[in-house]
Amino acid sequence: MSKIIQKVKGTRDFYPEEMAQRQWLISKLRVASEAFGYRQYDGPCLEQIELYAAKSGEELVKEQAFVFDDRGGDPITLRPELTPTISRMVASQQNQLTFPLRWWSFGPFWRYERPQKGRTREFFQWNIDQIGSDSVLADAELLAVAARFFREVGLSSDLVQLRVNDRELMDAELMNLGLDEVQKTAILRLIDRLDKLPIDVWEKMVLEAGLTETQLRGLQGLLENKLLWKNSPRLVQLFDILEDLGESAYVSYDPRIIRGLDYYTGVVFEAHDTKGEFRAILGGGHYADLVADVGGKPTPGVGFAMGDVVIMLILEKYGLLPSRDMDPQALFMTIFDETTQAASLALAAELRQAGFKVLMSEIDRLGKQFRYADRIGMRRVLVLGPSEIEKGLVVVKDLKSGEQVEVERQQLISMLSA
RNA sequence: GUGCCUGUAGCUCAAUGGCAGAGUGCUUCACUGUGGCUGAAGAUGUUGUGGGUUCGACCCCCAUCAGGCACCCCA
Repeated sequence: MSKIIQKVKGTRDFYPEEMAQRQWLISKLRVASEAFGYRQYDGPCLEQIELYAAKSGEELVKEQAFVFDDRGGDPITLRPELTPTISRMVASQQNQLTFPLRWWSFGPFWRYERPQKGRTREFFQWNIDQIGSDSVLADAELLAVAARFFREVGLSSDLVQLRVNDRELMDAELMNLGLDEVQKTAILRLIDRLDKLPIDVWEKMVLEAGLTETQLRGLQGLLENKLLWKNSPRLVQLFDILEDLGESAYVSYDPRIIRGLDYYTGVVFEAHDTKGEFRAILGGGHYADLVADVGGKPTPGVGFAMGDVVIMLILEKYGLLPSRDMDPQALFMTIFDETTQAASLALAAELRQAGFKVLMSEIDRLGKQFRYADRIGMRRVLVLGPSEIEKGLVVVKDLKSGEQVEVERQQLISMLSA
């Protein structure tokens, strides 16, 4: 055999077992999204680089996007995120759409990064947004969607938490400390990096940003103040609403959530595993204007994105992924020998007609056929040999329990359906 | 893009410059109408790839590819 060509760095193969898990994940986030009335949409995976022009100074596009020329020489980008796409979609039909929009999406994205655990170059992402609403109800709703998703996959609030903050609150608090605009920007960035740096290094960098010792102490006080949210009317309302929605267990306040320096303006949030073992599961927040970069009427909204990689690692760690076995309802139809093949084929066809999934075997020793059925994770095996045909019976064996019963051919379908 | 660690059978890993191994999985048989358990036998490698040092390299050196960790950034 010739050498197997490697897959592209940072990509993954999805064998049937993994594909089944991906479909399962999609089914769960679909349930969470649709429970709140969100509708699925998608855009192209290929976009013109101009779509990202407004952000072209940012690292995401400049350093991390896959860009190549098409045959006509025009630069094409593999989408690294969905926001510019949805912005275009909203802006170009702004007068026909009824706001607020509740939209969700799941699809592939590409970023040219160094792969490591929880981060690949090709990944899938759940995006969900409520667009055209500036209400704190909308912010709370998105958090409730995320909480519903976690409950749906079996992650309790002991294992994952949605950590929330308010950019306006932080802005005001930093202003109170006497920071100017430049300092505020630098400090917001440093708050984001607090966990990554040794404390003495971090303090040094804060002072280098121009803060006094007093301001540093004040800043540290802010970051340890778990009750700081009480200074934000919006957060007070938010937590009230989440209480009413029955989701407050999943949500907590964290003054250290900043979410970089992107377009978020109000409430921001991230979900993490409570042990802090993994990267952020999802991140999002409130933005003042989705379509600012592409023209159109200012459109606020709130949304979040969740990658498939980290959530699957966490679900795997806690044993919450579904069984990789075949569908337990599927049937394995053995063929005893040449003389009974026709009867087995006919029975299989009849069962498929009745809605069952039926796999057929090759003619071989029954032991081999059972062994194969067992290896591929089949639960139920049917035997239709000469003696069964003679008596009008079918043998049904449950491979998990080892129990085996003889069933009247006429009763087979009702017995299997039970 | 920066720094560091790792790469040996399908999988998990041994072998510290001197004959490439184990467990598990796989194939066959015991078992010609029944998988799992047990027992026996068997197959499997350009030691990621390409160079170099050496009488001799899985082992040391260089490059390269891939994975992982910390940055950067972020899902």
